[in-house]
Amino acid sequence: MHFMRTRLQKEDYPEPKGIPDDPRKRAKYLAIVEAALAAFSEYGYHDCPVSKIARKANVADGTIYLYFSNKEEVLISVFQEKVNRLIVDIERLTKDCANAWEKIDVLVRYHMTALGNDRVLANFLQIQLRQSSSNIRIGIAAPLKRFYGLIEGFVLEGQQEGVIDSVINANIARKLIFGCFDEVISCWVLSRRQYDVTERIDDVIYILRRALVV
Amino acid sequence: MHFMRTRLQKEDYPEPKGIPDDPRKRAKYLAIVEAALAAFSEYGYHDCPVSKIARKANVADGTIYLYFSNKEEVLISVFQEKVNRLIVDIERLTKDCANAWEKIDVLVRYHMTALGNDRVLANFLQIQLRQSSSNIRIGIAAPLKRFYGLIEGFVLEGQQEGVIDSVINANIARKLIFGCFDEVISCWVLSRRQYDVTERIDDVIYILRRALVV
DNA sequence: ATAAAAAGAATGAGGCTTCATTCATTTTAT
DNA sequence: ATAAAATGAATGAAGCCTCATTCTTTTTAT
Repeated sequence: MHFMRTRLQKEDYPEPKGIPDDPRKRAKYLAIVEAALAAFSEYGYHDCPVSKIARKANVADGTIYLYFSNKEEVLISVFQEKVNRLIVDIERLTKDCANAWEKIDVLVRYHMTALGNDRVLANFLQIQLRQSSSNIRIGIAAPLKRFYGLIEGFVLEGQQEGVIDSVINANIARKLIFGCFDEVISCWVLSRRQYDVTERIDDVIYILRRALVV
Repeated sequence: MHFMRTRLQKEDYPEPKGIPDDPRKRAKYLAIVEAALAAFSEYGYHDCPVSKIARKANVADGTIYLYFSNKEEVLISVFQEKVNRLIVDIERLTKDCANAWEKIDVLVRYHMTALGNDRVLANFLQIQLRQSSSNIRIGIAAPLKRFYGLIEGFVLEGQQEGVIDSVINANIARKLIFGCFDEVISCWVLSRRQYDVTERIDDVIYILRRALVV
């Protein structure tokens, strides 16, 4: 066997290389991740040759393959780095909220602000990431589930506290919340008009509060 | 010069071929559209060679290019056919609703039922279509805007009637509604578990009603 | 009505290009 | 001096699209 330009078979799918321990290597790993974020965001996953990532990272094409087993793994790693960061931040920020609705409020505000102030990240997460083959979907499933779980957990908490209507299906509530800010951000990223999404945050919060809070 | 395998330049981007008038041709055009829907849905846009579409349509590869200028145009045409159909149906069904909330109710139920009973269509609209290059996004913009406009129009109507809270930003309401059922359907299509999304419709309606109705 | 001619539609092999990945060689660090 | 890391030119699989040719339908002429 030689090339695997074709869809990789499940059996011979290479092990992820993972994040290096050595801090020297870790720095280069992160440089490639950042370069890939920018390159994917600029060209789109399918129209972004690995050489463009290498160039942005000031690295040779082959070097990419010392840190990642293939292009898909680069995309997956970018997602993992960025979403894990979001989750950690949100968990920290919601630690000392008075109630679960406030946690949802903080989550929505933080998420929309983070993406609203970073078009490149927003474009990557909202648009490029979704150009995914099934391998990629499998790779991003775990962190995405954690993010979903965070939201749904807040809803359940709110229902136990009596802050959120308990007739509501918590899973549907999660999808409403996520679907709503996701749609708002996607439209913003795709829009030609240059406006500030963060100015829409209060409107989003208002409508979500109506939907959820008792 | 000979071939233009390269990305097409804006200047020489070919005119869309459009829907043929001759009913004989129209039948073949539609056959290709249906085959493409199935093929894109099965393989994913980027992993679906034109030859697979041709095979499903019982047509030679070259024949595709008598009806469409390129692969992107095939995808765009599938979207146009399907969304226009949805819009027409919804407009008809909402003609004699008592009020605007009822129209939204009908829209959500009809949309979720249509996709919930057609995994192939759902997979195409929710997943494959989003693997789009910017050319494709431009191609699908018009029908998508009409669909968005339909929803937003109902919201505005409801606010004038006093059925829907007028403090709400109608554009955000549109994004809430669309984002919510979109997320519900996407999760269903991507889920390994085989469940019936149409059973979630009442939950979606309940939460949307809370969000919108006075 | 029948045959010949013209027009039009369909075919599908293969040219040509792109780009993910490899690996022989060079550079760097210890 | 040796090993580890990095390089980037070379590879070759994949697939979009073209076009010379064949098949089908329509028109025209007798």
